[in-house]
Amino acid sequence: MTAKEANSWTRIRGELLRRINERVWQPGDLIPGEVDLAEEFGCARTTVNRALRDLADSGLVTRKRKAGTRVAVNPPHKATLTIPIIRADVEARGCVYRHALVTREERYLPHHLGGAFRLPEGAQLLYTETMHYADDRPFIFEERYTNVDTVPAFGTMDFEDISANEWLVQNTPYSGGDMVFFAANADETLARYFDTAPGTAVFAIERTTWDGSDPITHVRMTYTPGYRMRTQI
Amino acid sequence: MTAKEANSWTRIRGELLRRINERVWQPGDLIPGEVDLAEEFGCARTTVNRALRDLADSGLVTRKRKAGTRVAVNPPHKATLTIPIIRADVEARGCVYRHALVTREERYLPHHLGGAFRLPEGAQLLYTETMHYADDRPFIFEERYTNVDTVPAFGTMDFEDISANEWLVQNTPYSGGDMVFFAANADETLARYFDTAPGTAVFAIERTTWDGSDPITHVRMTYTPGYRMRTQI
DNA sequence: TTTGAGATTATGCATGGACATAATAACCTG
DNA sequence: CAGGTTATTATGTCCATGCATAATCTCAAA
Repeated sequence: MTAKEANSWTRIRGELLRRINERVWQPGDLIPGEVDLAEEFGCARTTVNRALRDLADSGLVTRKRKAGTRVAVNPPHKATLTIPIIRADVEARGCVYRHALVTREERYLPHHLGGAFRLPEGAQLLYTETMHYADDRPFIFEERYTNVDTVPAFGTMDFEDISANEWLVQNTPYSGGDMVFFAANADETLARYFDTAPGTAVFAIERTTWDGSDPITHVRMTYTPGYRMRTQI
Repeated sequence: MTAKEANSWTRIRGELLRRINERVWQPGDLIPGEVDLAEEFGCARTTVNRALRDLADSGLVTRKRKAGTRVAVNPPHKATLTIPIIRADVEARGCVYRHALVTREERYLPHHLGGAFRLPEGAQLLYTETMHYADDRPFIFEERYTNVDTVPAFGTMDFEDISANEWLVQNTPYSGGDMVFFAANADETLARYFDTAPGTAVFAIERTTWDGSDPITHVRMTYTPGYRMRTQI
């Protein structure tokens, strides 16, 4: 036993990582089997498996039964970014969070959502606009289409105390969805909301979520000018 | 044995997920210990552990020794987005990829990078500007500061055949870094590069990478107006 | 009342063994 | 020789068990 660390799957992973980084095993190479590695490191196959599985999760190696494990050809840059709950995001900056419902009405399925939302022609959706404030300064403008059929309770909420965003996050399980990040020029309305000049660049995220094949909600969140979304890799 | 699936940790995870989604266990609740669950499901503790660890990885539960496992209060929306190799991104759109080195010079550490790059005062960096094209239309404008001390071979490359981006991705192991996503208004120069009006909103990503405590590179990638970055959740 | 040592306990990790599964290789047979 | 069948093999999963470690609780001493 070394003083530093006994056996552990992270040690194995570290050694495997080193060999990949230092090109001992080149991209595309087949690396030794689990039993061989287990013997080399003097540990159980389970432990090697744990290490290899972790590397596979992070995309550095690809594994196939019988075929073996090989070093990935392009180690993909993966960044896991955590979309913050707005309230938490605001409060983490030491600001007071507040929100206000701007609009709430029934709307027909907008044409540009036709691809994302598979709904019968002319289906009605609940459309809400919410402004989220940080210390009374506008922080995020939220435009949301919600399929009331899949989330019936949503239609009866008034969103005075809790925002649509927060309610949906906490009450609606979803099976999947997609997100789009982009930049846009603030139009007249948005510029007035954010008290800035029209044309100012704003960062926006659109998210569509599903439960199985049922669409739940489509939301566009437009951030205050100058907002920077950070993540670690 | 059911016809569908025998015992497996995914079955356990599914059942746990159901209980969380259906509020059998409320957010913040302490859920039964591994031994109890193992007994209930008639499997080994290891298997329950696997399922719980997976849920913890995806952020739905938080685990602490002795304290036990509890349902996360805000199931954080995590999106893993894969930063594409630019060439692959362009070619996936069915376009021809090309790039051109615009600028290459020694520069002092810019003031705004002082926080990210811990370098001795007045340290020199290699500054490169590269334009990436898709079918001869400007696609991404890349501004990069590289610490030649940590990546010596980088200084001798000419980047005619392979871009700085591609070379670094394939040749430089990094231990970590951070990314920032934001929107900006195109300035005069950028507008001319992208053949658009000054002030047009552009989507940009800044990335800083490290190897241990040594800074490697800081890069800002400004995308063509209208670019939308997608990811699945 | 406070503080610190020790018991308790839930998760984390490791082991060796076993069987399952998928993909490939080797081998038949028509 | 083509096509299908079987053997082989590397990974995937599971089990029972044990020890390690961290957080908490208990309780007695200062």
